[in-house]
Amino acid sequence: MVSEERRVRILAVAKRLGYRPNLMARAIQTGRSHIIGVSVPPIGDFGSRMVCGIHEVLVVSDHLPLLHWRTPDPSADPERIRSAELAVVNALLDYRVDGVILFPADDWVLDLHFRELHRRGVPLVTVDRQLQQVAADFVGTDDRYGARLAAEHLLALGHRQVAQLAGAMSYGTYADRSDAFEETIRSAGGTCVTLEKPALSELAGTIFQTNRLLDSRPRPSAVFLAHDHLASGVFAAAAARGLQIPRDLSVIGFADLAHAALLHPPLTTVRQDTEAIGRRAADLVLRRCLGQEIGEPVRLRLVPELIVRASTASISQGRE
Amino acid sequence: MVSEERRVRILAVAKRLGYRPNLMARAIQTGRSHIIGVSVPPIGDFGSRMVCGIHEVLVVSDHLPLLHWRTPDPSADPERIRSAELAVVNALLDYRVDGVILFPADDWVLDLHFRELHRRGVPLVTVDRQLQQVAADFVGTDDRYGARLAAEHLLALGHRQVAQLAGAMSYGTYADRSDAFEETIRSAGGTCVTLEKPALSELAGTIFQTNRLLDSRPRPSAVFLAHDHLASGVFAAAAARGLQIPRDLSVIGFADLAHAALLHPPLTTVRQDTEAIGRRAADLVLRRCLGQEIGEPVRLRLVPELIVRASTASISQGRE
DNA sequence: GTGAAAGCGCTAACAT
DNA sequence: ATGTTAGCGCTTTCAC
Repeated sequence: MVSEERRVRILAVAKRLGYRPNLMARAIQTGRSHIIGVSVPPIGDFGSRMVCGIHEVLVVSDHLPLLHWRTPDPSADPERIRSAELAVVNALLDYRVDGVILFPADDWVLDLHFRELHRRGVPLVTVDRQLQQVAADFVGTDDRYGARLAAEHLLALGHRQVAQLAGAMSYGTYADRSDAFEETIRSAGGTCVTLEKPALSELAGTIFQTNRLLDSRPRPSAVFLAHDHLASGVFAAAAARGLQIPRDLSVIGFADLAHAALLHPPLTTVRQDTEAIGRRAADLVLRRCLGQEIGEPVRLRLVPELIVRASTASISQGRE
Repeated sequence: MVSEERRVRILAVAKRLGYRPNLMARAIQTGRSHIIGVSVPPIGDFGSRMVCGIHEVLVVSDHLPLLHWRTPDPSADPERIRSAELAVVNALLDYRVDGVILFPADDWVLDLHFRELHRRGVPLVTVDRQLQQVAADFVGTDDRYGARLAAEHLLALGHRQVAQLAGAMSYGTYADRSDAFEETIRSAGGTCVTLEKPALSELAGTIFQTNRLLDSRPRPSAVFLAHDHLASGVFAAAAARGLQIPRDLSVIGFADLAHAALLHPPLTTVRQDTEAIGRRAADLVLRRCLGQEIGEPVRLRLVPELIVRASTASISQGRE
């Protein structure tokens, strides 16, 4: 140990000279950059809050997020998208990040895709999408539980003939929601017609599918949406044929985006705590960096919460 | 020059071995980390889009944003907040970022606050808030022009007795909006009563001030909001006294947040292109890094755009 | 054109 | 307890 007096004096001089350690130089030596690569586009409610959660945890642990995400590629060729994603991860690696938090483009990348990460011993945590074939940690939402919440809410209101507008089944997230919802409805003796929404967030597509849903006989008294985003389209389609929400049709979403509460009527939905997902992901990646949390990939699914608003109502009111 | 054949062979071997240059090591040598420190919280519509714009430009120029913002401090002591901000900038500096993009906490920091940046020759670009006493580049919105746009819109609709709910005048942004709005109204022969909103985004405070505005005689037929955020409160206050928008009161905002279009009625507002602000800021900081763009601090104010929706209407309809 | 050597700012492993 | 040295992975300079 150095003597206390010396220590103080040195520190004083250092400050007077305006000395600041060069973390790059330190990183090169210690092999720890204290930088975490974050490939989560801070777009919309979802990504923003995730990034905030990540930042919050990293900062208190003396780390910083280096942001880099795939620039959206209209050519929906999955192979191109994947290789773009790989390029992003590798770029992050070039900066010698200690770990990577990734919101993957899809669920079906192969493990060897991330060979470079493994070779370097850099931990990978994916958020929201769980990679099937990759040995990586994962933090997301308990989609099955959330869908069950939605189904039970509808059942409790007396709905038996229901429908759902599902997301692309190629994403585990949407498959889980759809599956668990249908199962819950069925096992309570209800019927559920499921339609898949081709590409998310296309208003026209949503309206088209909603119309098909509303044409099925008997007409469903409630509809579960794979994502809040779809609500505007569903509301529009319902309004177009003079159906009132929730009197003629109950609608329940998933996510609880900021705009859900602003819709007319405000949307009942299943709330994901996105910020918490970010926090847990950061936590995990940090723990892996410290060499704790060894062994099998961790799969964390945070419990969502039912937020009842005005877009769902008891079936007894009026019709049927 | 190396011979072409050798070059190709070397590169091939490098790839086979999975060689990736260590950018940290390179940075330490060249003095360029190719990292830009970004202190813009990606929160809400505003920060998110700004960060996206920044990212977009940085990436194509082979740079990456290192994110680090001040964690919001409820103790509104300006001195504490400033020193927290300084700490953030210094932390960024420790990573040897090539430049800094900052969304400042307030407009009144002194130049010596950023001494460390100057000493190191690290360029600073502030967004949205222009630091009065600091020799830094700035990219923001032409607030005066935007406010004039709003005023002229109202005037064109026939409004002469108008009001505004202004933001805290300690921010240049809000002072400019308020001032230019009032001036435009006045010089057209109208009258304008101005009330300052104590702390932004407090619903109760907004409602209270709106009530005061609506109590003034003659009652204003239109109100200009320093920020879209205030709209919910104003709408609520108007509804509470049975006033219909826009029939009894026209409302115009500033920003064009995503929720503006979702309000009932949809909010007429002045749109800032936040993403473009981010892009220009990144552009500027990059140029400074290259040593171009020498000399006086650049002050860029992007031209906003009037978005007419349903919350404003001609005064001729009905009253007065 | 190519190889060797110095050095960037630091840490870690040694001596003293 | 303190001082010295080697070396992290790169770029730059200067011989060859």
